[in-house]
Amino acid sequence: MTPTFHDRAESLVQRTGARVTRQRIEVLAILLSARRALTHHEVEDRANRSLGIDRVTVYRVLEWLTAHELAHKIAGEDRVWRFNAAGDEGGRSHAHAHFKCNDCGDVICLDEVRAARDIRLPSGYRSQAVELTVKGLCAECVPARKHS
Amino acid sequence: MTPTFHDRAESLVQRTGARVTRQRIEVLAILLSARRALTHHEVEDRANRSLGIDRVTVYRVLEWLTAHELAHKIAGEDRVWRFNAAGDEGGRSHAHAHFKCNDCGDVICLDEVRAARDIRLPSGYRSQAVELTVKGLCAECVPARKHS
DNA sequence: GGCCTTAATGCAACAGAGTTGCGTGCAAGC
DNA sequence: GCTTGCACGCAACTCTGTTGCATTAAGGCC
Repeated sequence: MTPTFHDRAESLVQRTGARVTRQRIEVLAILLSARRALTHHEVEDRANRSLGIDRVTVYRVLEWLTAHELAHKIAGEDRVWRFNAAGDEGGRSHAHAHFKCNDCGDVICLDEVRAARDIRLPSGYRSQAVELTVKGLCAECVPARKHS
Repeated sequence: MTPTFHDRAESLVQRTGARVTRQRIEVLAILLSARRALTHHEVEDRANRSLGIDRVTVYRVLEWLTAHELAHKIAGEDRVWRFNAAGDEGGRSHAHAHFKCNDCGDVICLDEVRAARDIRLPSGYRSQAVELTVKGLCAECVPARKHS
């Protein structure tokens, strides 16, 4: 549906060396074209409409994309995975934060923010990753009034 | 089974003004006696063994405890809620961080850490809460060797 | 203490998210 | 074009959590 995203997706999938399938390209293109993190359901909806891709395949492709660092998973507090295209940067790791809108549920990445590293843990504990989620209202859900 | 926790739990439940039931006391006592956040499954397991409390009742009691700020919910990335006794502090709010062990899955609260407030959001966005989760290995899961 | 009201519990059935097994189809190597 | 095996599609399943409804029991009232 969106040639540019489709082409970028195809190129990214090819670069992994694994099989290049319509399903992988299409799902990745859907993620690339979204400006926010999509739930499995949202991806399935679009993938199904455009290509009739199966529920399970969408799950498997999303998992595959995550494993190959073409997408990354975000755990929302509503027990639903959300997926974002990792874009061309590849392994930009999980050093960035997320913003989750409490009203519409949208999730976006806050790339500029790197979570503080100087966190004191109990003795013996070792930190591997820091996940920072800011919750609030996105621009579209903030009521018209301007004061806090 | 643990009289001290049981008594504290009973007192806390009474303080809400709502009905004081065996189930509420027992579930809260289980949370109080745990040094880490428990999943519903873990709570149910213990509650069922000691009092034969029903699955659904455990869900409802946990929800009730959360609503009355006697416990608080933590969303893990494994789609499972974890519950912590809020203790006597009551409304200490959600300004604290959590630590999640990538190996055994345990979750504990890191009370000392207050999440950074100076996070730049896209224009129009409004922050309501900040959730910070440190992931890594807890003292019991860190392998014997000492270097990073 | 016994009775009454109503909230809370227990049971069963359901719902949504994600997984597994297995036969079929198709991408890619020859 | 033929072959091979990975990936897909379908169905059935698991797991977490929820809802409806009849039954039980907490706590007020006499």
